[in-house]
Amino acid sequence: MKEPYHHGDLRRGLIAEGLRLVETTGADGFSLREAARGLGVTANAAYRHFADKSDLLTAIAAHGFGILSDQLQASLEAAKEDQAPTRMRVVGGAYVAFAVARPELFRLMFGPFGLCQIMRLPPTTTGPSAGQILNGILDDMVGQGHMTVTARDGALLRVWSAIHGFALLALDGLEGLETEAKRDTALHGLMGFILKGLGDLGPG
Amino acid sequence: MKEPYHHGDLRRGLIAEGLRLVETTGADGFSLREAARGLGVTANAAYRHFADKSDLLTAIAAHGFGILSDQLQASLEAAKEDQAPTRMRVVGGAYVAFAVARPELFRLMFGPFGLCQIMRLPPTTTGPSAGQILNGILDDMVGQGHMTVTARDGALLRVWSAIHGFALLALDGLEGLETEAKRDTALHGLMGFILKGLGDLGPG
DNA sequence: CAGCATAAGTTCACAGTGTTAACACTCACT
DNA sequence: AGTGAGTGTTAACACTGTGAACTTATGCTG
Repeated sequence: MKEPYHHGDLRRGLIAEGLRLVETTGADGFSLREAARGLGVTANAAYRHFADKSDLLTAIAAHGFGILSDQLQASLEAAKEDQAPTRMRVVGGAYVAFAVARPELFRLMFGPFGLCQIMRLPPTTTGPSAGQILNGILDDMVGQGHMTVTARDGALLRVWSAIHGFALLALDGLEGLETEAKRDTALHGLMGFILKGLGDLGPG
Repeated sequence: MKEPYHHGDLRRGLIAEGLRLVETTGADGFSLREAARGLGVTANAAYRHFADKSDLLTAIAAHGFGILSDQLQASLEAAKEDQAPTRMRVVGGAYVAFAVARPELFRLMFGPFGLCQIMRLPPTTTGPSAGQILNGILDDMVGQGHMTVTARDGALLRVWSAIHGFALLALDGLEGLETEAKRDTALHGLMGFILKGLGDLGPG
């Protein structure tokens, strides 16, 4: 009864174990060898599936984007019937919640081995990305008359910038964002600010 | 004619050399030993001035914040006579320009060894921070009637979030931000969006 | 079914890193 | 002149990423 020589799906395994390590150890201090050890496999076995340590990190980050998309989509399920501005608020909240709940992963996703590397890879055909989700809501806002067509142009970038920046500043524990309560009210204000900038005050 | 035993100001030297290395090698791949070598000094000498490698990185990041502040302040010199919204646009542009010009440093400053670590240090008494500069402009906006007092509350966080997020997405080379030209028009749009969200359309 | 190319994992090796502990030099002050 | 603190050095250790050569399992082809 010995371990089989082949792991089965080492690539997936390394990504999973790597994700676990990144979330506990942080992306710095992450060790390829340790990830391999966690699967009972030699470190060099990883090189059959990833070019580098950095390549593995990029794969983990890409996996993270999948999780984020799922999370955003899931948050929208509960607000399916609501107007677009409300859904915008919901998805914004989910985005920040993800960042705060999994700070190390989020940092990796937008660090030097994250998005900027993923974008120079052949695009994978997974579910809708975070950008597509936001874009959908923005389209609905135009359709429902909450935003003009001219304001729609480049709106994704603006909305994403604001939410993304907020999430990162929250991760850094900026004053006014230390506690969850403070974050919530600040986020509420931010979403109002965003909706106002887009051309609508939104509900409330 | 031999080298003096004491370096003179090794702490400052290590920060300077470290900054140089971070900007060429990136914060990952930065090596304490290499920084020490660059100054003709043993690696362990660094431990008289920094607790860790991470401590050195934090010091470099803190130095980066000094540079950023200077840069922002300098950009405002040319717009001293302008109205507050215009100055807001100027400083936003300078912020993004800094991020794009020195991406590795910027990443370090907001990475796991950056701001979040600096904030749990005794505050240094250097010039006005980026936040204070933005706050000053926001105050002027209220004073000049470009913004209501109620909108002023928490405005710093909102403005900074938007600009900061934009800068980071630009670093990641998001589509629509690849070239400098695209970035400029997108940034112009973003600043308009921000000013609108704050309650004023600004000039142009 | 036999045989073989190829994918997937192993061992060995190496240079380089962060960090500790013990030692050496130099400067400022009495 | 002497002493103590501050600063730098050497030696050593455990660990890392990665290359080269080797071994084992898998799946395709005749």
